[in-house]
Amino acid sequence: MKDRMTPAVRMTGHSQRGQCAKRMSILDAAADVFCRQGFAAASIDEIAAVACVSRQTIYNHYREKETLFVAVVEDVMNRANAMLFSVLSAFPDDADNLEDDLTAFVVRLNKNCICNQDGKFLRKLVQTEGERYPHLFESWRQQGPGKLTTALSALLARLAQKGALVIDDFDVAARQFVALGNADLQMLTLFGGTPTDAELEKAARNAVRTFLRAYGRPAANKSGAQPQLAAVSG
Amino acid sequence: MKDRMTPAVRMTGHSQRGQCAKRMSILDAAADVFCRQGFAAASIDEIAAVACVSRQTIYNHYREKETLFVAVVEDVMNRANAMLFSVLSAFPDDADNLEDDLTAFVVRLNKNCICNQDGKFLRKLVQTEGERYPHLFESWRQQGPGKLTTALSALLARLAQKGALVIDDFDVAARQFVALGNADLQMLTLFGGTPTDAELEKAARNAVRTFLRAYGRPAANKSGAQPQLAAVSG
DNA sequence: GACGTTTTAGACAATGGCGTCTAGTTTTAC
DNA sequence: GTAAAACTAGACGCCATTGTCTAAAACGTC
Repeated sequence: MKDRMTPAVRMTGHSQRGQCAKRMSILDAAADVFCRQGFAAASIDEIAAVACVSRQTIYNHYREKETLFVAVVEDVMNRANAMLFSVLSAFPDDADNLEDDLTAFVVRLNKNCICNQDGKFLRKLVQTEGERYPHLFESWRQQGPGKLTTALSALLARLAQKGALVIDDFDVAARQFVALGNADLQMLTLFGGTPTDAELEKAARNAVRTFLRAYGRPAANKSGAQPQLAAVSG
Repeated sequence: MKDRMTPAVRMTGHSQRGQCAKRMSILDAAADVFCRQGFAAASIDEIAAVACVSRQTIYNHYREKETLFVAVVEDVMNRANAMLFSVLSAFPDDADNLEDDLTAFVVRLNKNCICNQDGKFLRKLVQTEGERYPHLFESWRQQGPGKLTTALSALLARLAQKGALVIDDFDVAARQFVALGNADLQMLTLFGGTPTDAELEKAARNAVRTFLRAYGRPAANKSGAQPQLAAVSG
């Protein structure tokens, strides 16, 4: 009789090395192979080889291929959500140096949430297997980008209340903020490449400049930008 | 032999049309199945069934699965390019009613190039099989979105030269224009759904409003009733 | 109506992956 | 040190799919 419960909590260092490490190794390898090959073309043998693990060990931990796939998606999603929360918690909340602060935020958002391996994996998987696994997609949609735009909407509203921005529709502005942040990187990320730090910086600066030209407080005149009249009658 | 011929296929015309129709039927069916299942999971039998064609006919026209796949991608790409060219040729070139004209353009662009079946197919395929078929992807990149932003950059420059827009970097503005146009639809298209006309209209209007707030001529007051000075060098 | 081309349905071997099983080895727990 | 659990390597059956082949049938042309 296998007693899988024992090691994790009870024992300290050794058990972590044994089983938990195997599990994580399998999850990482599976994420890599699933991302590169897609679900159908990914073979358990290749995952086992990448994980440096016997195939039977995989079947021991995860009953079948689909179980492994679901576990991988949930694992990546948890990491991505934690990272997203962390990045969102550093959103600027005062009007001083708003352009620089927003630029730094966009850099962090793109670098750690959107252009990184997990973001690429989730986007790719959602597009390829989304129709086949609607529940997985729904979870990702609500906890991933859904949370992002919702949270950003509130954060932008906070800045608007302080007078730093003039926004009529916070949800629209949040979506546009994200879209502008990705505008220069979209083709690169679609290709699968990873932007350099310089590219991230430049893309973020372009995005924030345009965003502030559209939504910045009229009085706050930034370098060389033309003053805007932001009054929008219903 | 048994006459289980499908009645629907009978409508096809004469000899040359017979073959050509078969080829197109195969291409359409293959595009459908490849898009839904991905290359690896798509089976020739299913494609044959969808196309109402014998499997041998497929192998007769296209030597093997990969040949068929390449032919499908090229076919869809040709259609998409033609549509993109057509839409781009209707980009507004005068400053009168710029907001409405740009909005209508964004609606057409999204409806006929980005959110339609071909656009969805290409995006999905590039993400899933892009690493496996770099040459296919490169072609799409240069002829698809690459052409879009390049052409848009020139078109925006034309508007700027006429004084309708104030743009410092046309390439950046072009990418941002596309990004803003998709901002409200991105999640929907990622899901695979098709936006309604109302959603398309609203998304385009939000995008153009923000774009013009950022890049519109300062004197030109939008969303008001009165047209401003219309003197522009024709 | 006859002939050549195209299409069709089905059979066929070959391939490869999934999931199971077994026997032998290593690791862990006590 | 010992026993139990986990891991490994490999073989195995099963099933789906690819691509080929063949005889029959449909189609278009003459």
